[in-house]
Order: sequence, then C-alpha cells, then structure tokens
Amino acid sequence: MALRHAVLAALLVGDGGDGGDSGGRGEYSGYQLAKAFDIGVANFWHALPQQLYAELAKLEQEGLVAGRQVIQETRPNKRLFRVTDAGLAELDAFAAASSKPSFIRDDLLVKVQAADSVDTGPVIEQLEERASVAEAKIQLFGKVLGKMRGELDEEEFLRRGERVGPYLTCLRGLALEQENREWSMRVAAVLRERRAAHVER
Amino acid sequence: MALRHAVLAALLVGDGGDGGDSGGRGEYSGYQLAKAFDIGVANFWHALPQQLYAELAKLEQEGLVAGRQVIQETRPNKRLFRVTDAGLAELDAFAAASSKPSFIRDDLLVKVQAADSVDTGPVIEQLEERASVAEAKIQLFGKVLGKMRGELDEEEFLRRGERVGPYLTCLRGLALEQENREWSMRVAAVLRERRAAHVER
DNA sequence: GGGATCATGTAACGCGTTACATGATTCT
DNA sequence: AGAATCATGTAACGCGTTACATGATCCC
Repeated sequence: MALRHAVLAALLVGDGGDGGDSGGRGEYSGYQLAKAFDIGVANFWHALPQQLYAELAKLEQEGLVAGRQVIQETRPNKRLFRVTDAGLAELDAFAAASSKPSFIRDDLLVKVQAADSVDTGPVIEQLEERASVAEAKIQLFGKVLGKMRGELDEEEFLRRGERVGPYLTCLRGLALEQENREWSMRVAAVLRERRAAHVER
Repeated sequence: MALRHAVLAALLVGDGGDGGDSGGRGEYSGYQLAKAFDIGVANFWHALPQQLYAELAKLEQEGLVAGRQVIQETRPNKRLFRVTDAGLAELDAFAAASSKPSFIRDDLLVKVQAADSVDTGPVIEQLEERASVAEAKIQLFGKVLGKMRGELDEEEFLRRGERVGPYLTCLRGLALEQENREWSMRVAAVLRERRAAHVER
C-alpha cells in the first residue's frame, strides 16, 4: 500500500502544465498524472493509468486528495486533484516510517543472466535497443533538470532553490540511465565478441 | 508471469554451495534459491521465499524443472531442483521475446520527491542508512566478482571465461549500488544543509 | 480519412504480500 | 538459554495487469 504515497508525492510537484501557479500544491488530472508516471515519476515508481484512476478515487474517498470538476467545451471534462492537509500529514508520516528496500524487476537482466545457455542474438538486439532508449532519456532528463534550475548552477540551486525534491530524484534517474546505457553497450559488445569467437571454431 | 524465468535463470547458475560440480546445470533447494534471491539475483529480481516454493512446485508440474529428494539426518530433508531440457527451451524462447521495460519501486525516492513538503530529519537518516547498506553490497559484489573471474583479469575473463552471464549482471548490481551510495550521500548532504539554513532564519 | 491526443473508467484474473505454522540443530 | 540457521509450506487478501469500453477533437 505505497502507491498512494507515490501519487501524493507526484501530485505535490505542481501544476499539470496549464500554466497558472496554483499556490504551492499542484493540481493534476488522472490523465496528466499518468503522463507524469510515464516520465519523471517512472524513475522511482511505475503504475498504469487504470491504477492511478482507481487510486485517486480511493484517496478522494479518504479525504487525502480533493478533486474538482473542470468543464471543457472542446475537450472532455476532467477532474483536477490536489493534496489536502490530511494528505500532507499522511505523506509526512510515511516519510518518517522506515522504508522497504527498493526493488527492481528487469526482464533483460534475467536474459543476460542466462546468456551462457540461450541464443544471444536477440539479447544483443535488445541490449542495443535498451541503450538507445536510455540515451533518449538522458537527453530528456538533461533538459528537465535545466528547466528546473533555471539560471542558477546546480550547486546554487540545491542550496537555495525552493523546490529540490523532484530535482534530486531526477538526478537519480539520470545517473541510472547513464549506467544503463554504459552497461548495455558493454554487455552487447562482450556478447557479440563471444559469438564471433564461437563461430570461428 | 516472468518470475518463472528469473527462477530458471537463477537455477542454471550452478551448485548451491555443496561443492561437487553437478555438470553445467546447477541444483538448488528452495531454501538455497531464496538465499540467492536475497543476494545476487536481487540485482534484477525480488521475490519472497513463499513465492519461490510455490513457483518451483508449478515449474515441476510443468516439467520445466526436475526435483529430487535428498534425505539428511542432522538436517530436515530437502528437495534439489535442476532445469530440464524443456526448461532450457522455455528460457530460450523468453530470451528471444521482447522485454517489458524494467521497473523500479523505491519508497526512499518517493520520500525525497516529497522532501520540500515533509520533515526531512528522518529522511536524512534513512539516506545515510541506505548509503551504508550500499557500501556493504559494494564490498560483497567486489568479492563475488573476484571469485568468479579467478586468476584472469576482467577483460580476459569476459572474452574467454566459460560462464559470464552472472558476472555481467553482478557488474550491473555493483554499478547500481555505487550510484546508490553516491546519490544517497549527496542528497543527505543537501538536505542537511538546507535544514541548517532553515533553522538560522 | 486515419492516427494521435485528451479523458475516464469497468471487470476478471492472477500474482505478490502478509500472516501463520512447524520443528530440529547449531552457534553464542 | 536464546538466537540464528536449515527447511518447507498453507491461507487470505489485496494489489497489479490485461483486456475491454467510449467518444470527441486535433494534426497530417
């Protein structure tokens, strides 16, 4: 039961892109939240849109978020959610409680683990694909970080910027993707060379 | 339904520590497998012992692994499992199929994301704890890698070693934990400084 | 005209987590 | 004497995934 906290933390970050600062706490629709979970939040949590809609409904029932209807003419209507005081209190309690160890699940690593017993051809392709996806994310995160820190340099921003949480988690995501790219390329090269050596015999 | 593949890949690695090479494919008891999932395999998959016992039973029913009873006198009896040819075929098909993108879930990152809205005291403590756990893993992985490559240096081993899969995934784990340590220490320092600056006012 | 984007869900099923259950031996 | 290790599960519940459902605008 920790998706709720990921949702609360993501909601806090701020405006869903409509411009217009809503005063510290952000407002997101389910749809916008799902997008956030696809990009930045994906660095530390993964969830499908259906889950988010369901979770938002539950959080609203419990009073941890408040939704308001926004009628649109050219677009379907939507509901925007913001974190309530009770939601903040819940997050605070969560932050103080001990964390479960993080966990990872990665199909591609399972395949590499078994690389000595399976055909490595498709695995090499997937590693190269992974490297290029990582590269794209690196580019993206670079831009996102630049936008967040504005005109300050990183050190300055982290000392005096007013909202550093998302910046810090994004830094982690950046480092992760860089490692991802390096490792994928390295492993692809190793497996390619071993394939070549194998054919020679 | 991919835990099965993680289990198969983990079983392949080799002997469960009893000494005595069992000829290429390894043998593990559920208990030993659970330990492996706690250490090395935890780099790319996470599962609880109960899940492993259940999964082994299912895999056996489907003929992907074969179990044999080992009667012990001073210890409770145990069942050792090895991957069958059908199991290998299943793994091979898995390796060739496209991977789902990897995913992470990390409570601590959720807390850092919310760092601007919650009390950072406990979060800083948890970051420091995380850094020291990462340090311990770094030490451990260093030793494990050294053991696997024996007297060869890394480049040599990766070219000519006979089993490199587990080595490569362990390298990923090592890099991950190094990043983990660096990032945790950095973030703890940033949040500590901001706390201090906050108190001064 | 076709595909992407905006927008929100329902329903079924299965996997994963939490809690419980047992019991002998070895180490501190 | 108490804690840790070895060893294997069962049962209940809830979360997460897959598949399905709808429908209007915007862009190429």
